[in-house]
Amino acid sequence: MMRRSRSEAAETRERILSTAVKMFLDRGVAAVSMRDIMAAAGLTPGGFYRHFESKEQLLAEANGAAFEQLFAMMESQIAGKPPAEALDRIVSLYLGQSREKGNIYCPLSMMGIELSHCDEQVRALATDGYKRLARMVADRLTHLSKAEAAATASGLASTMVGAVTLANVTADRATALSILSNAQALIRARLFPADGGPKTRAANTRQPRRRS
Amino acid sequence: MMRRSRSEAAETRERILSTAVKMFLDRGVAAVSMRDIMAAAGLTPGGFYRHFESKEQLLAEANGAAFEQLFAMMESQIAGKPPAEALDRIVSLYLGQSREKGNIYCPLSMMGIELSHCDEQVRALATDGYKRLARMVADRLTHLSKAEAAATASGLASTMVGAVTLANVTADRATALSILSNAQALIRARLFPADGGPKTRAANTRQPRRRS
DNA sequence: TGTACATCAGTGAACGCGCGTTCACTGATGTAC
DNA sequence: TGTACATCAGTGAACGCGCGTTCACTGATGTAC
Repeated sequence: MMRRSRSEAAETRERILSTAVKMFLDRGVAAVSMRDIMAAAGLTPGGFYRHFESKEQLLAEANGAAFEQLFAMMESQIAGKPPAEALDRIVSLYLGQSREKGNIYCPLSMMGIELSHCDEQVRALATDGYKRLARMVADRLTHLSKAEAAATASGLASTMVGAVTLANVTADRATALSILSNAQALIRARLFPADGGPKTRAANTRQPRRRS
Repeated sequence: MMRRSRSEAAETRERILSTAVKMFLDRGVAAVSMRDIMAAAGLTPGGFYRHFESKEQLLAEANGAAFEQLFAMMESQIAGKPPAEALDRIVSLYLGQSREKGNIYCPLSMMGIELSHCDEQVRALATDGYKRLARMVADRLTHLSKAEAAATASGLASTMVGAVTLANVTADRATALSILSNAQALIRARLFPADGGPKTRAANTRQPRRRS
């Protein structure tokens, strides 16, 4: 109730935003109402408009924040690692995101085609996120030319996004896990044609039940 | 208005269904209302419930119909072709689907993650559709063992679904086209490691502007 | 430092709207004789 | 085949509901002197 100090207000804004990030990624744009978000942030609906212009603007900020978190997490996990190992880690982290874990999600997978129905700002952010993901991979394909690395990384990004999407859509857990495992195997086969990868063994044909 | 003959009523049902298929794939589930569908089918809202139980049931039937159309079209396009050529055609057809063309779409790409928020029936249909797509590919990977073919086909399905999803999300046309082209190159590199494919040349590094 | 007043973060009821669905109704179709 | 009546495909207004957003209000915070 009543007025809060400026720093408290800034915290409130952050709380609304981080709540929205989680909820949009968990449930999608259409299924999350302003009341849901504000209630989850411990506030009443009206207060929202002291901090954001509209649901669309919140969605745009939430997308930006989600990508920042995703890339920050990935960068920190691969810092100082040699390219091959870093590549494998990126792929594992990306494919490891799951609605069941208290994880960091990628909007491209978790909101997917829904993003294509959003406004230009959101779509531009999504396009940028895809490019960053592809560049992150391409920068570590050191054995290829710039153009080849970019093309390959783009293809691998499609595989990762498609696999996480399909795993989420799929009705049963076993199928979901096999989709993720098969995608990982396909990517490893492309990244490390000769051996089984930088340190872990590739499991491209056998049991689907490897990654969570 | 008023009562129609039984065959007319059956036609009406078909018209509602085929209209719904197009609209759900074009705009997504949440963005299409019953009024939209009925108006596009040349009817008023109330009539819908003479033919379907609910929007959810219509969505389930629309998904089933969309998959049937997709696979029928693909089967007819590859009938009698040798495996390698058929594989390339499947991939081209799948990646060639686009909101801009009066085309046949795949629910996995066009509704994507939205399907994960639908009821069990719809998710089961989607899971089935993914399995059929993967099997269609796997059956033509004749140089691999059954298990290897299944695993590879699953990975390639993820790539195709992810590429079409990303191409639709992406804000600018050039990026969308490069995503599809790079996915096609990645898949061809996996399918035909030695040469450039069965008849067309692989364009895996150069211009993004090849497919529509 | 103390006082008077403007500001504004947050409340919660209310607004208008479009949603999925229901329902009384119409009159041609289908059926029984 | 002709007549009487039941059926039901399709109409379009209406229902209840939840949506995104607005707004009058409260009272602590921030500011001016």
